[in-house]
Amino acid sequence: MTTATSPRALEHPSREQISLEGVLHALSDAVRLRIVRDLAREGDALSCSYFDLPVTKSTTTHHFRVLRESGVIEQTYQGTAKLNALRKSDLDALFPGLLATVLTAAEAQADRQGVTERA
Amino acid sequence: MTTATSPRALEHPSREQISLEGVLHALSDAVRLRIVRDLAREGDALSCSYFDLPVTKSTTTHHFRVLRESGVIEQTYQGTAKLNALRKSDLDALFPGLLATVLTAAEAQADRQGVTERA
DNA sequence: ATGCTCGTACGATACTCGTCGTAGTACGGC
DNA sequence: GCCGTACTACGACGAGTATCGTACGAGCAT
Repeated sequence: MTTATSPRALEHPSREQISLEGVLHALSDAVRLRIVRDLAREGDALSCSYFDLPVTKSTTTHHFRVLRESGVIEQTYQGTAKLNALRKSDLDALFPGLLATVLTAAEAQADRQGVTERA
Repeated sequence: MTTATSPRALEHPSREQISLEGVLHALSDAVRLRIVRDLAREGDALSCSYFDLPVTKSTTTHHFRVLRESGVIEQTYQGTAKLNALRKSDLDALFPGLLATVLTAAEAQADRQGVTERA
């Protein structure tokens, strides 16, 4: 509260620091995969409160942090809210087609399971 | 143990039981990703002892089991050895292009990092 | 200012995972 | 039969993770 007040800096890995293992691990959780799917569907930055996740706020923060630290999303402050955006260009540059393929696979799996129970 | 070809039955998930999260998690470990890469490069079933991994036998067994239980590989006994093969057709049917994309990404990352240290 | 909402930090807990060593089982060769 | 090779099972241990509750801070509205 002395000097660095306004921009609460969020740590993001640079493009070179993003590892495939880290990205895959970040995507290997159902909650996080759902976040990424929503992000991709909207195609725009979304606030954390946009998501209606089956976990508490603390856990939500944790998952967003995992996604950010693995390089999957970018977080920026927007007043009291925090906007989350996919790092699509970085991911596509590093691992061409990976994001799209995973997203397609996630949709396909959701369709397979969603036939019986629709939410 | 006369009629049955394989007395020691290995548990494999059926195609429907394979989950995207499970596959991504299986691939999010460096050792396992390397195994899958080797398997894909050879394009054929390989015995566990083919791989020269930087871990002990126990750990190797563990990783192969994770890969098998997630549905990424299929293991069959061949005498005293155990053959490991990618479940390429199952994975392609469930998540089209996923395996190829991840493999390509892994190669790309290996190239980026392998420029300095070549083994 | 006061309060409200959004999100964070911290601590706690229980569970999973990666790793190992040792002991054991199955198969094939001598 | 006996031994070596290939792999497994089991137990252990440290590290990481997913979860929560509670307390706190930052910004917006009144």
